[in-house]
Amino acid sequence: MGVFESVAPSPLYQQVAGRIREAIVDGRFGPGDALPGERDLAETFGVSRASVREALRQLEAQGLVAGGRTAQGRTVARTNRKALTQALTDSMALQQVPLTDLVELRCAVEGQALRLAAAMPVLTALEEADAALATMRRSHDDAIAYDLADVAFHAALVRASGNQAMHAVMQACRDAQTRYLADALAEVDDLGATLSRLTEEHEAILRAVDQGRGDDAAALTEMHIRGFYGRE
Amino acid sequence: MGVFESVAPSPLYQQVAGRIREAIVDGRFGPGDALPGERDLAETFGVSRASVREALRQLEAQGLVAGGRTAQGRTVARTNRKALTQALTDSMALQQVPLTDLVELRCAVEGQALRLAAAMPVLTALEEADAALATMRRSHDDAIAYDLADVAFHAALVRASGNQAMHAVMQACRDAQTRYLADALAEVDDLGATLSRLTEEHEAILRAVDQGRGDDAAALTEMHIRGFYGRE
DNA sequence: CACTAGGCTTGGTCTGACCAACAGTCAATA
DNA sequence: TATTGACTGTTGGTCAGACCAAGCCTAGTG
Repeated sequence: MGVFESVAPSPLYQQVAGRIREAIVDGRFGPGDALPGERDLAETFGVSRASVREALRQLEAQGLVAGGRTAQGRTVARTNRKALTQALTDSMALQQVPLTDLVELRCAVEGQALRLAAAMPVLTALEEADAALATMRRSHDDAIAYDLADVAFHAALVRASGNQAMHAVMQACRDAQTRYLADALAEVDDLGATLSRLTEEHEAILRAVDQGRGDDAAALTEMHIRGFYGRE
Repeated sequence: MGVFESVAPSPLYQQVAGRIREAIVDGRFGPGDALPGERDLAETFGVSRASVREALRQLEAQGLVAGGRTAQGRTVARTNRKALTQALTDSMALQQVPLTDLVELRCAVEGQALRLAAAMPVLTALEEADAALATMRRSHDDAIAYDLADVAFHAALVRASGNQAMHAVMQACRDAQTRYLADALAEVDDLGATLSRLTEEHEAILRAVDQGRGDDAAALTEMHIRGFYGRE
């Protein structure tokens, strides 16, 4: 490390992206707010539209700016969950992270989340989980519908912990795992029986959380997740 | 959900980004490889250079393409850790996730990672942790140096678990937390004494992992992390 | 009042150009 | 001979200006 700092100025599009990022993170633009048009931004920043567009592409990829064009102008994103999932998935691909690592991670996060959830006094979120469970019971012949309900179930329970960071990471893991769902299901002989068993496991988990048995819930969840993805 | 797929073509820059992304994820370009020049890409995809550049900005933001220009051409990134950290940090900002949530998440991940690490047969990574510990002992008067060693210590232990996904998430949490380091340190009266206490905690954690006491290691780590960031 | 045709704005795309930085080549010089 | 320095070609960064399709807004029309 030398005595001097680098004097290299970052590219304009980087600077522009940084400025817009600041504005969003600082709350000067709230989620869902409309952003000025590209031509406006170009003028206010004193750069060309091309530079502004590159900056916007960057922010879009980071999930700060909504992707789809909504008739008039762009809007600030409400969530960057997709970016988070993407980053996790890419990380796996780039560094050749095996699926089991992801499963471990999810077990750790979800298990702890359920411990927290079980310790919460009021649990309105459990109604959601219950509704998802009902959907599962109705979908023992439809893997796709079942999967959706499964996502909803786990999401509801983790959300019940009140920890949004865990929720985000868990969702990202779940999303990344969905790619392997088909493989996992291909090994199954009797779909109905398997889904029926999974539903029972879900019921047990929900019961444990509901009754405040956090450690039980965590253990059951780990078995549940590992049992499905982890066999090898 | 309709019967038909949308026929709306996604923007060209999206398609280009998708194609390049595929190539990278499929391994046709390995980490560190040089990418064709923008003009080449524009020609091969049959689009203008502007579109290619927007695609590259996207991939750059996602951490798939290295940022800095290396004289001759762009290169495929070796890791997208920064993108993952960025996504986590942004997620916190966008959804106003409190620091405590992040601390909880990190405790869950790191705790479980240490349980795994303690169960591993051979632990060469522990030498790294030991080295970091030595640095800490030498840096009881330099918060910045101490912080670096702290990062290295925790990273080494988590890496010892062999789980790269956990490592990535834990690092991202740690990076995101660094922003709050200054605040946490401002509340400290006697820096030397505090750092000295932290070092002892680190030693205890390392000992626990080394001796295969995973649960102890996890518990100590939770106390350690919560003790520093979690007071409120 | 309901409706439609323009006009305007927005994002998406392209062309063609210029610049600075750098690698590689090669001749002039010490 | 070894070093230097000019030249050249390539790369990414930036710009201006243009066109298009899609969607708002409004004024004019029935």
